[in-house]
Amino acid sequence: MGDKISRGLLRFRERVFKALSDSTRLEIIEYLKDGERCVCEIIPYIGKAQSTTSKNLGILFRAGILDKREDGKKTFYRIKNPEIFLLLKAADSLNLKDLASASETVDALRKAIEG
Amino acid sequence: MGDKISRGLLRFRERVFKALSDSTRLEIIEYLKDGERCVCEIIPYIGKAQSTTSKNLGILFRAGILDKREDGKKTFYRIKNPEIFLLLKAADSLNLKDLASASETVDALRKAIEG
DNA sequence: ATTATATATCGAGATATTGGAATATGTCTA
DNA sequence: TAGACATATTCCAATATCTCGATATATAAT
Repeated sequence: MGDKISRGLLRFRERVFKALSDSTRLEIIEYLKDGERCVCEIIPYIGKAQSTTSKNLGILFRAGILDKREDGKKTFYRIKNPEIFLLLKAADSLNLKDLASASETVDALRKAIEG
Repeated sequence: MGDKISRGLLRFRERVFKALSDSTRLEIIEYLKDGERCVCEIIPYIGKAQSTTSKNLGILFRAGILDKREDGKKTFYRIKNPEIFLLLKAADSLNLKDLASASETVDALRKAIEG
């Protein structure tokens, strides 16, 4: 207790969260849930300019979230580490807990009023 | 398979990750690990301007990551939901080179999140 | 009431990020 | 080799973000 967290870990976390803090990139990650896809599939799915999608793929790749494989003129991206989905789930659970505690509050109020 | 993830969930994730994608804010979260602290303690710990720290606290509060309590002229902030630490752990685990200990972390996370 | 203290908010400058058009690079095919 | 295709990179404008100093607001103390 009391020791400051290392600058390095802090910066690592920052890089990961920054890579995830864009809905276009989050959508790419969701799209790759079922396996690798070539850029030519990702572009129309995402519906933004080719350069935009390519750039976002590069950001996810450099953040260590995606892996890529080149085959001829195509490039296939895939989730590098499925733990990323646990991370997303953990984020979602922050939302669920909010709702849960909100409904607990509502229940408590109801009891207080009716009971 | 194939259904697009909802825009709302995407935006929720984006907001959470955006709030976490700054090392000053990540450091604040670490500092609050052991319990609530008043702003007057957080400011010197972080070592940035008072307005900067106040603004970052506001961002974490509005993102639903921190809670606050006012007592006289002091304001105390605390972690709203300890699940945030699972989220941080999940991020860290992306970094782990040792697959064995990584999968331990994954197991622990899975239990914590799903169980 | 006046002053000191604690925190939040406003405004500005520096920097970063986003997305798209244009261009570059690399690879296949005829 | 020329041309078509797939992807990455460069350049730029718009927007967002970070930090700070100054100011505002609220509470406590004298």
